[in-house]
Amino acid sequence: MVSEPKYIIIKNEIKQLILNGEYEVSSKIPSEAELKDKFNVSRHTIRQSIAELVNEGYLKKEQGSGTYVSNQYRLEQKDTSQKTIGVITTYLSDYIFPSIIRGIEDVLSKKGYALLLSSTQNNVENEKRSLEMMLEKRVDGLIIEPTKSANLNPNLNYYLGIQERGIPYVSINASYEELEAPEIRMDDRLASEKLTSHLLDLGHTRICMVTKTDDLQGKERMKGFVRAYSKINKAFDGNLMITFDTESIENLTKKIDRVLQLDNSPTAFVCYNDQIAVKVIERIQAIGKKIPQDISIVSHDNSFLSTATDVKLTSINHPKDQLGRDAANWIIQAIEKNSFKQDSIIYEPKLITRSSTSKNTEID
Amino acid sequence: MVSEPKYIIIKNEIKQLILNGEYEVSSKIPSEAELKDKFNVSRHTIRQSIAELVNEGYLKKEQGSGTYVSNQYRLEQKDTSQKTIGVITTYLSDYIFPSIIRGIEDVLSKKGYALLLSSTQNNVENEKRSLEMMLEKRVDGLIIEPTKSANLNPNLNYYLGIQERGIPYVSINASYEELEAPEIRMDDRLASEKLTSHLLDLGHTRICMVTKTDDLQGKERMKGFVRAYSKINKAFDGNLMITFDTESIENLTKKIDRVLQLDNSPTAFVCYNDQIAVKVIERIQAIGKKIPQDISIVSHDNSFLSTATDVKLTSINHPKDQLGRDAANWIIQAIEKNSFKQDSIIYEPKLITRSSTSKNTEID
DNA sequence: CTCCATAAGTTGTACGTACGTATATAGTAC
DNA sequence: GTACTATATACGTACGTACAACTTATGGAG
Repeated sequence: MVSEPKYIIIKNEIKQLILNGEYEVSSKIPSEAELKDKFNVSRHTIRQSIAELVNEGYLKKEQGSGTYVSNQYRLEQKDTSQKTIGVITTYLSDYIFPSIIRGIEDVLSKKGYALLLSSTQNNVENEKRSLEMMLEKRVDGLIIEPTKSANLNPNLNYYLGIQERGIPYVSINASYEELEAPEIRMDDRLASEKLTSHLLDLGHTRICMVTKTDDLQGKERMKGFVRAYSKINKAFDGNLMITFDTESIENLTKKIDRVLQLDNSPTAFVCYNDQIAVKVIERIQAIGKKIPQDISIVSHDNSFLSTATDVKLTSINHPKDQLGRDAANWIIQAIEKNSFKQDSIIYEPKLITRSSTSKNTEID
Repeated sequence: MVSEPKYIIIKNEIKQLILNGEYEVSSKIPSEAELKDKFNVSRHTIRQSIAELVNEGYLKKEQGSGTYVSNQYRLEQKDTSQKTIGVITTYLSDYIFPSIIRGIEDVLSKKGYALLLSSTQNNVENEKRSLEMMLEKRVDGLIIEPTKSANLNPNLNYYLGIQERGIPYVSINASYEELEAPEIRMDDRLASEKLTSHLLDLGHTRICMVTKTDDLQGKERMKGFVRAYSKINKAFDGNLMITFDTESIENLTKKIDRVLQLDNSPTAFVCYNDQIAVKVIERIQAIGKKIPQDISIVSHDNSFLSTATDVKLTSINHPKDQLGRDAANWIIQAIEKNSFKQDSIIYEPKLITRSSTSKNTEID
């Protein structure tokens, strides 16, 4: 029998030392130079031995520091090559989401990351499935737009599992209050406050708010509305608060119509977003009233819908594409610098004035 | 940023050659000596590169014989239940793409497949990166919207490599003529013929076609235009053919203006798609002409843009969401039934008549 | 035609040298 | 005591040489 090559003999000898505890877990083993002298071989041979042990998970090397006994037996072979980022949003094709996803994809692909995509249709069951899929695919980071962010989320344990595994993640547009996750979003409360104040400044007093109640954005936007009133020490009419959620959106038209037929119907609307605004515009025009002469209307997000119809909406900006880019860069930073506790990014809202608002002409 | 070490560069270069099929599965790659000369480095460096690829499972070495491309592409992940479908499109956020992607995602997630997404911006270099990424991530199927489908594609060898590995794939919207890949798309030629015939029926004779030349859809739509004329044995004016491509789209406005200022300016336009139609509408209105009284205009795709402006466009339907669903179901079928040679799906175009067309009022 | 020794080619082992880059530490200045 | 700097030390990259071990192709003997 031919004797085994030196580097195999040395490898086995070192392995023995590790296994019988001579080289303790997490401790530094002798340097390559020392081992070279000890075994009377070239450094190259030592490196060969150590390379195999590193590959098998017994050792870990740190440039400039030394070689250490690994504390985990081949825990997992970290796929060094291409990393994957998971992205979960409520919707994909609607509204501002394509721009957000595009921003994310653009940054990720330029940095050599793959993008695993999933949507929830704002349904927590789907969110669960998405999270399971992402975990199974072993994503290296997650960008999540929360589903039903205003409600208690039944998938919280999944998020905790993600944290436990050390997978960095960031919320966009909203976040779950129960988790202290970093978030990248618009300051929705201040945004709504600005919109409402704008209308109040124009002399409107009976302002109707139309907002969503099952996501945090809707709640925040409602809070902003309330705050604008309280800042000038006035109260708003509770009858002029229209709320809806993902499931009850079909009834929204009726609710709007009812408010428009009130004796003291509103002279202005603050809408949850441009999509809702378009709906409201349609109902206003259906009863023959004119915007902005009869009724003023404002909304959030400044999407393509803001200027798509004949009514050019006064709205609040939304970073969209930039938000996606920021989220992607955030998650890449978290992965590469291993820093999970990065800051949130909250965008400052800016009012974009168009022709959907005018002074209140009614006599008080 | 410091440049990467030689052995990493060489490693990646060899990996590419494997992924794009230049080094075929199970075939022998050049010897260390040959690679050494090819890359002009020492044999040691080559051995470093190859060692990593062997470790990652791309290569196998046999002493005395050579180094071979490993064929274990999908061996280890066979057990994992969750499969991944790669989707490569030219764009993500623009136009009809969000709907297509949504359709794909909806079907895939319901069937328990994961979706790996990438876009090319209609740039073949990006397409190459995307394909490499998909192969590295070991997707189980591919849905591809070809990039620059009218031109000879430099990434054909990647596609051949995909076929070799037995990964099913399907083209959407267009296809590469060099490959005999199944495709899911609109019958663009017939669509354009219908649009043009519609205008001819209305008495228009000087019709301007505005089309794209670097994708197959554009070429097909041009052919349909030509065929409509030839069916009634008439010739069209070559001066009224406006072409553009991804890179020259900035000059399009000028080209349109020039045609509009011709002595015998057109009385109707056939547009590549709604996006282009909106541009043409803007230029027509800029010179004070009215649609459809002065000039008629038709376009493809029936997107939200068809009805977004005050001009409601006569257009050709596009399945969008359904196309995405069909593509997803197609690829799932191919995987589960292991049948790669499924039929293509070609949608029949339907004319959707709105108010952007009227009879030619000019005297012949 | 078959068998087998040989040559040629390929990867494996092992040595050496030199310099680059990252980390830890001891010493210095403040 | 703190902050910075210089130095030593560790691993990383890259060049080179030589020969061993193994496989495959070749060509001649039978």
